[in-house]
Amino acid sequence: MAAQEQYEELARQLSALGAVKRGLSRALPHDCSPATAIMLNLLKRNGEMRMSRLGELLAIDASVTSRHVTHAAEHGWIDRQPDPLDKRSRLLSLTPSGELLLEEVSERYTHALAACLHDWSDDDVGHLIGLMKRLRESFGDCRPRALHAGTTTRTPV
Amino acid sequence: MAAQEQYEELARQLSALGAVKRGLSRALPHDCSPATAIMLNLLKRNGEMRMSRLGELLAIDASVTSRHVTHAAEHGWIDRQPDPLDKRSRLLSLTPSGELLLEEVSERYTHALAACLHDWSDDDVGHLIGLMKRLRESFGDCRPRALHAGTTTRTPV
DNA sequence: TATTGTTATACTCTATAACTATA
DNA sequence: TATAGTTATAGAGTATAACAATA
Repeated sequence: MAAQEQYEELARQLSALGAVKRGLSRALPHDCSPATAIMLNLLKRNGEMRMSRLGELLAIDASVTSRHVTHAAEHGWIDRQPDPLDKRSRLLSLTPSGELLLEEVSERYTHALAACLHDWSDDDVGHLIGLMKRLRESFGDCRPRALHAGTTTRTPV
Repeated sequence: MAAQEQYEELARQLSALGAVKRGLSRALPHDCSPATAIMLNLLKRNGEMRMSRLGELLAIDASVTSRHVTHAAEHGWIDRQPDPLDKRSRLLSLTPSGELLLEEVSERYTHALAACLHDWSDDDVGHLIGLMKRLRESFGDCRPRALHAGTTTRTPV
């Protein structure tokens, strides 16, 4: 349990972090949004997955996932194959062109962040990432929909 | 200096944190946006200030600050007085009605966060806040506009 | 009946640029 | 000429609700 002032400060920092996110997105290629970059990264690291799983990892609604994926598919970065086990589903995977873009993105991100975070140690960054992850988990457990709707981020019916 | 994978993970967590921010905003009264809540908090803690200063603390453009403040002023939460020292400026302060709202907001925030973060220690939360602050500062120093435009967040001319 | 993914629509937050009134 | 604030417009990101196809 923490003090009340801390809670308010946490809410404030959470909002102000938007500026960092926006700044980082300026390092990306023109037609590649931050959402696209993260999708490609998730597909690279976790391999083939379904729409619903991707939306869950991105913590956004299924409708938004659909739009982002469509955008990436139209650019040829993501491939959508029908799932042989469930004809309603689609299996997403990275295309070679998507891999190329991801490499470009990684390079740019690394360059931008290395410039800003030159005085951060490996441990500092790791610590921050760990705490952010934990915050998301703590918060996710509280979302009412998560309690009975399983793992999806879908709009409740 | 940190490893490349860390940078990408940092970018990902930064984006995914949006869900936490949105979840938190559901705890607020209907006509009070997160931006409004934070503005009131800043005015409470830092006292009377000008538009430009507020925009700087919120890390948003002057145009956006103007809109948020107008919204709050129309609801009677913020008072805008002409600055006697500079007729172009306006001095912002919390009204009694704004203080009341802020109390309500604090209570709700505390309630919501206490429920989610019951297993976080005071130190955990403090640590996270500190790292987020530092991230903002490290990143702020890199924004090209910040290098020559002083402290403002204003759109460069 | 329930679930997967899609689409149409609307909402929030933001930046850019052009403007005014002061300095 | 430069600065403080305002407004109009546009863009990115998101959620909600209604829908089709499948389970």
